[in-house]
Amino acid sequence: MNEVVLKRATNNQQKEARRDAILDAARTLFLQSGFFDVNMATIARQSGLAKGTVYLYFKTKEEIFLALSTEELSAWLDEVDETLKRASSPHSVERLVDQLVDCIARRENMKRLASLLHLVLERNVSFEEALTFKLGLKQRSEVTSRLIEKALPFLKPGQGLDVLMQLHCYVVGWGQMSDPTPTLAEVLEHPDLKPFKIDFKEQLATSLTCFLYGLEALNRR
Amino acid sequence: MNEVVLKRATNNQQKEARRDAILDAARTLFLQSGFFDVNMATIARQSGLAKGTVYLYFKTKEEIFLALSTEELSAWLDEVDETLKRASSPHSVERLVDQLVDCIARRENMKRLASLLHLVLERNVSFEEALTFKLGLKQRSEVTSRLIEKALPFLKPGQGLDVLMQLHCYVVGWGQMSDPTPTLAEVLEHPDLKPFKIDFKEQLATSLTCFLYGLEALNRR
Amino acid sequence: MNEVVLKRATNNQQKEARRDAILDAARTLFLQSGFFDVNMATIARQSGLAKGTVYLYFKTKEEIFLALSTEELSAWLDEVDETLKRASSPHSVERLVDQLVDCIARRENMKRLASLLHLVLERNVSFEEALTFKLGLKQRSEVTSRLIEKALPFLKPGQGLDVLMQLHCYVVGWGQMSDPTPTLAEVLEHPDLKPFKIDFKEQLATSLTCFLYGLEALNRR
Amino acid sequence: MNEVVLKRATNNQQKEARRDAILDAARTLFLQSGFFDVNMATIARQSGLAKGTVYLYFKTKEEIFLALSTEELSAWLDEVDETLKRASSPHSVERLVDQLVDCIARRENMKRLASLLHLVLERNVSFEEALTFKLGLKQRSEVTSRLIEKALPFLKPGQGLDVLMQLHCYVVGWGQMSDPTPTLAEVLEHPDLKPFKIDFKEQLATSLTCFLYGLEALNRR
DNA sequence: TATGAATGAGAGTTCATTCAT
DNA sequence: TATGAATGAACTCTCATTCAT
Repeated sequence: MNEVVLKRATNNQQKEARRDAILDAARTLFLQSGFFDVNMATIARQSGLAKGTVYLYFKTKEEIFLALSTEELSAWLDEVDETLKRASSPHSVERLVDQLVDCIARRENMKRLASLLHLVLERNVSFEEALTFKLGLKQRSEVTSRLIEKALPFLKPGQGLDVLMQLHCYVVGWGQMSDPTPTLAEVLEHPDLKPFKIDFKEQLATSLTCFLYGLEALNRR
Repeated sequence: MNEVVLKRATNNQQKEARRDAILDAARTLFLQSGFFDVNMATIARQSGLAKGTVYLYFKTKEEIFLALSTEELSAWLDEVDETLKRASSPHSVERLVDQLVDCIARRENMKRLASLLHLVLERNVSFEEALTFKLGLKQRSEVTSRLIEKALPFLKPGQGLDVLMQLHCYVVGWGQMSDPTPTLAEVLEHPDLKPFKIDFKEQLATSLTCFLYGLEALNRR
Repeated sequence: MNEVVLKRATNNQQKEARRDAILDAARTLFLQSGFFDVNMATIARQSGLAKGTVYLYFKTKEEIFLALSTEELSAWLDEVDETLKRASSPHSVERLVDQLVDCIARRENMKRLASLLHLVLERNVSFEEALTFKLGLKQRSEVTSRLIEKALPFLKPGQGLDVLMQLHCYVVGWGQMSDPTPTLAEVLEHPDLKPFKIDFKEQLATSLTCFLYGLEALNRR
Repeated sequence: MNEVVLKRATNNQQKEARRDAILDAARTLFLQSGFFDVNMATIARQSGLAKGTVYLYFKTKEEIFLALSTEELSAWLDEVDETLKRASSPHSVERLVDQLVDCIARRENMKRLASLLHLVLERNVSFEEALTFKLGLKQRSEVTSRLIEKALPFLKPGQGLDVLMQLHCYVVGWGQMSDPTPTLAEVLEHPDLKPFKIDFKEQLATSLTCFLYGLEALNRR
């Protein structure tokens, strides 16, 4: 348990610490058991707070996981930006793919959180919350989109965001297929089911490479 | 309510009809409200049966949705096979993409069912059920895989299944992104969020085309 | 499964066979799992009949177990009568106790059925059924009562039935205490709980012996 | 309904009061309708609480009835201890029997709760719960056992507990036979069934007296 | 007489959320 | 601000019994 030492959060810094404790608890528990088997009581216990206190920081369970997704996406985009800036442009397709895939693969949670997003957003989330989330996401991805466009000169204006969304699509799709529960993992041990045992990183790399090559070809016409 | 006319299902054909009535009810309700807001009581009412009767045909709620997915996937693959056989090989990439995308887009449920699959399989499904499902799916996709390989001569042996799985990845990924709840749809009306309004068919076509072009290029090396 | 070969019970003999098949199934299943975990579907399957057919022979689940108890009690009393008649009267207390205890201990079901009786009779049994059962039991025990009175000359008229009822009391009481479920049996392995591990036969013998000695003493006053 | 006045139990004393309210409700309802016809919803209503609240105090229905049994047994043993201590030792058999029987007969619930115990312990009770219960019972009975041994000097060491268990056997056995449901009571009005109409107190006294006289005789040998 | 499909009330339990303290 | 006791609707699943065939 990440027991929070503070007795009362009187200033913003302490409040932020409480908020983070809750999100950390949620992240840990989500990775262990998934969205539906995590309940508010456990999140509260794990974060060292009382159940009621959690509701002072987040209005609903969904709001917690929306915040978690925001945080995770943001941290990931930060790392992508960092990486793209560090390298000299233009990149080869291979190198860009390597870098993007690396950034994601290092974040084990991304694939599960990415799938969660859709689930959460259609449950118990208000118009305002959803709007804020989407607008934030939009704004946050603009920088990265432009960096991608700079990295791959064959991209037309606006296609940086397309690549990013394509990436998201892959993370969700391959993420689900490559992330079986223990029971399912056992099922996939069956010799006939070998082709269904998917290596996330490898698939992601292949898909993205093919897509970018294809896009390049299309753009050239 | 789809009240079933039969008073009592005495032979296998009538039992099949009952089973279908349940699946139809589940499909309808799922499209209206999603997996978690559909419950057994409603499925029973919708199919004109008593709650207990539903349990005579399916042991759990998850079994219903697994059967639904099997049915949907199978019908879809049937149609793909049909289409591919009708056309003369080899296809151009564009024509194959058109055909595949058409087959899917005509099936509104596919994209939601495809996402559901992962969710269902990790909940309350026994090893045996999961194994049966996966083995059936594997076997069912082999014919189609081979037809795809025949349609696109640049594919290496085994890559037909890769294309199918890539397709599944797209259906899940773009499906989730293009399928907002009413609230979310309203959010996406915001002018800044235009790029997040995704047209499933279009994205699917683009992604698949790029991927296949890229794969062709890679195979040629 | 004791599948009954007959296709249709047209005469009384065949009907009796069906009835016995049901009771046999109920007995077996009851010993395996107790009254509440045995259900009509299983009884039907085990007796090789359809569920509806079982209801042609017994109106309720409780009626089955009432009939089972009657049968068991009757068979037990038969054996007691037999034994008492075979031996030359009068008996010593020790010898009578030995014989009575032996007759019961040989019938593993008796102790569980004896406890069941009370449970069954207060659930879903009609006035008529209960009356018939009790009258039958009364009549059936009269012979045995008299044989006991003959065996122990110190008994006053009517005390034969008292002894029989005392015996029933012991069978129920010690039966429950000496018949733990697997979990409870494990609990009783704890060294401090040794005195709670009860040997049915031994306790029955001790209790009955003491009781009869006491009764003899009281009668002598 | 025993509506509890407290709005919210904030300290341990108030929580104890809630717990007691639940146990009181369970006791009342159990005496009215027996274990199987009492359900959690009714217990909740009767104790003036919501269904969920009951589960804050007891994890399962069985836990409630186990606690009830513990409480009842404990109160009974308290009273026995009290009585035995008040009287000057040694007792005559008659006086001891009188006292023991009085203590029980004053507690109408004992006989039904005693029978219930076996039923509850074999259903939905964990190893730990069962162990705790049995160990507590063991410890609790030691004092009383010793007091009984002091009261009847002819008892050998350890036989105090034997007497207590014999008593339990009688309470269960005669309890079941003397405690008919309304229907059964009506059945027993039949003139031929007079011997089956059992007076609990009388039978208990007779049985215990005989047993103790017999035990005394055996010990003297 | 025999069947087994159909019934539906009812069970115990969970958990996001509220609100008195 | 923080607590955690209280809520109660909602859930899946069972099973004795009925009755159309």
